Amino acid sequence: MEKNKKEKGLDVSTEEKIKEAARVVFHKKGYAATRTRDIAEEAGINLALLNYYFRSKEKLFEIIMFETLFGFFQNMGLVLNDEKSTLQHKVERVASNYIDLIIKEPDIPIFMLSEIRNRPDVLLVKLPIRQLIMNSVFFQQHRKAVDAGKIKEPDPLHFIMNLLGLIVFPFVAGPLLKEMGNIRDEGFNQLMQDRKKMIPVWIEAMMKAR
Amino acid sequence: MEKNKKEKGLDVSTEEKIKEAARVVFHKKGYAATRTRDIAEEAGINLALLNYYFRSKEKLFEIIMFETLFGFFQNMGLVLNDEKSTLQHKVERVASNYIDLIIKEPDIPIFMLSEIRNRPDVLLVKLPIRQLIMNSVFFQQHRKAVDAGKIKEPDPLHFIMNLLGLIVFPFVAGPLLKEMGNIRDEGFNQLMQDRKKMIPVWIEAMMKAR
DNA sequence: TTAAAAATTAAACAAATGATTAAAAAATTT
DNA sequence: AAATTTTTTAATCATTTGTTTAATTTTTAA
Repeated sequence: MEKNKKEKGLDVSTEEKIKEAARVVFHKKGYAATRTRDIAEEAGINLALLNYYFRSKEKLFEIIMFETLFGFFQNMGLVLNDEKSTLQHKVERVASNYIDLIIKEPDIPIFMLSEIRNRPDVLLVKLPIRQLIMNSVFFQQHRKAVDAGKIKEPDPLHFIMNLLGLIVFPFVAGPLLKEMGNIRDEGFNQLMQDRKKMIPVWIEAMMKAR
Repeated sequence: MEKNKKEKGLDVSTEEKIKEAARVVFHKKGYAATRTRDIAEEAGINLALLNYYFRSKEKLFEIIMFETLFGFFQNMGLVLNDEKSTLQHKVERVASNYIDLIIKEPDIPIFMLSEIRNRPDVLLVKLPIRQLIMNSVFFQQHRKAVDAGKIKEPDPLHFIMNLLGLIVFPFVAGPLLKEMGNIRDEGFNQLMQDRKKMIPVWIEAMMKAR
């Protein structure tokens, strides 16, 4: 049984090949524009195997969607709940980690955000997204900094919007910005690397301003 | 001929009804997830009339897409090329105008950005998006401020990314942020209203930092 | 080695979907 | 008022697309 060789060796199980192909195609084109035949072709397998292993396009999508969301927020949860790092350090790590991640997989943000818009329920139910922020060490540190007068804007949601906006938006608007700046992937990625250092500086300056 | 009554009166031409319905449905669901039958139903017209007036779903989409992009950047062009306003004032106006616009039509950003990702060519060819920024009064003012040492980050693309990121990203991530903050449309829109005043302050603080 | 189970394939099905047709209705022109 | 043009409708078509079926091949277990 091929299926049992999943973890070891160079050859991947059919199930894993399908999932990997589904990830690629769903991320690139979104649910609605993805054909099951696209996935089968990308995976190099017979179309019927998709339904054999995953029942339906919908079911397969839910798996990919969940894994993508979970993977994305897992790292953030770890960083935001580190007791030992300062607020500034958390900003640095979030910026650095996510810029690296999204350069590797640039389709993820717009995929996540579009699909969440289409089915907000899927997200709301399955992931403890609220407590990720509101129960975090980050949240406590932010409150302390506000109380100490080090951060002028008291709402942590503005902090999150600003941080994620500075990190994620350039990727979401990538094609537009590349056209505006007349640059290609290489130049764009260099700009993103620059932002790893700049975003923490910018965030600190913003939070002190009023 | 109904068609000639387009401009005047309360009753709208069939053509206009279809366009308006197409705008609503395309903006909400995107090209791939939109059925021509959805548009016909939204417009309250017979399905065949869509093809009678617009030949195809694709052609209708191109019209909506072009008008949406043009409408979005037209205003920005006006603001960025105002000889009489300062850089700070431009930031205020862009923030204010776009926050108002996107509160009215919250689907526009993610619609534009997703569809641009799927067909970058459509955008690149039809709209003079590069000169909108790079030939603008804003661009000259930015350069001057950099030369005068008032802005530390020399690349205007970072400035645009930051400004648009702070304005647009919260809307793109709307459902996610509402869930995080446990707020509804009302509370969310109030946060966005707050940002009209904060974004110019933040941007100024950021640009001075290094 | 043989029987059973699992995996794979080609073919086909049914529903959805974009588009067209031909006839009817409404509006405009003569 | 009659003829012509434009608009609208119901029905239908041709493809696409998600899924299933039944047969075949491969793998596993006895």
